[in-house]
Amino acid sequence: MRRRAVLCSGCCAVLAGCERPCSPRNRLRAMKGACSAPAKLEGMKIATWNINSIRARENRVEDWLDEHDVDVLALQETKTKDETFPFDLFEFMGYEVAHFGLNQWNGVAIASRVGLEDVQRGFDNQPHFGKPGEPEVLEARAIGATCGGVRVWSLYVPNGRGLTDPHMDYKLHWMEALRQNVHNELAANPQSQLALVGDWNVAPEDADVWDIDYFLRNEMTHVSEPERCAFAALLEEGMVDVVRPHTPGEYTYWDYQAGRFTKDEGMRIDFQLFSPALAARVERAWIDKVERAGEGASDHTPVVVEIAD
DNA sequence: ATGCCCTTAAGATAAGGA
Repeated sequence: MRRRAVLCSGCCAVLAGCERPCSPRNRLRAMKGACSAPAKLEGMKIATWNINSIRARENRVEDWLDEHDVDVLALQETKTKDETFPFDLFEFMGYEVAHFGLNQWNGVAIASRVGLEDVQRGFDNQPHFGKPGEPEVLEARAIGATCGGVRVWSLYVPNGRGLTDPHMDYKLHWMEALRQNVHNELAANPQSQLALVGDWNVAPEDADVWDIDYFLRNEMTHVSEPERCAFAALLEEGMVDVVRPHTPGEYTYWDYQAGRFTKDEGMRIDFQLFSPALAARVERAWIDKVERAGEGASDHTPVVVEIAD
């Protein structure tokens, strides 16, 4: 893969030959002479973030992109239709962006400054869902695009709602259909550069929730055997959780209620699953707990992976 | 006792989240 010059925040306006656009805030920093770091060479940085409404958090997204300089950002729960998605925010910051949103529920997006090709809304044979008596629809829970040679999917796995709720059947079928896609892809192309990232709504291990007894006692979702089996089936196909080894014991979500964040009573439910060939390129991964502490934060926090060329 | 919070559409409450 070609190597790409990556400049630190603020360089773009003052260094000749920089092809990377950057935000007005960075230009201001550069004008003030705040930036003196030299250009360097790196690979690619992929982030996933359940934003819990993009319109309510446009400023947080802008600040976060400004600070963390990711190449690809997958968003879930944008909670808006395409007509009201803030495309200009991303384009202003130098990202191409594709969004799939139908209404105030769900909604997924991929922003990229390393190319955004072959956008697909929904995966092949993605199960539909509808309330009883209403037609079933393809919900806005998956969008795929090829970014810098990586096939990225931003995924928002159905919640399940309750262990015996029809939504749980939907969740399990949804994950099984996804697994079938992975199976087909890896069988056809073992060297596939595939990244399935997003909010999986499953806590695969007991340690991925603050109190497993609390979850079991209250017959809560996310920790049940069927959900864990559906998640494990992705790993059995060869997909690799590339974040866990770098962030043992960390959470990605804290409920707004009951002071969960203050007490660090969270859950690990946001994951980046990479195909074997892509997983081999991972150099670093981290969970940005600082973002969750900010005023007006999403209840989920960004999960970032850095890969080598 | 997930009652406790947050976002949406709508224009008061209800749905959804996990």
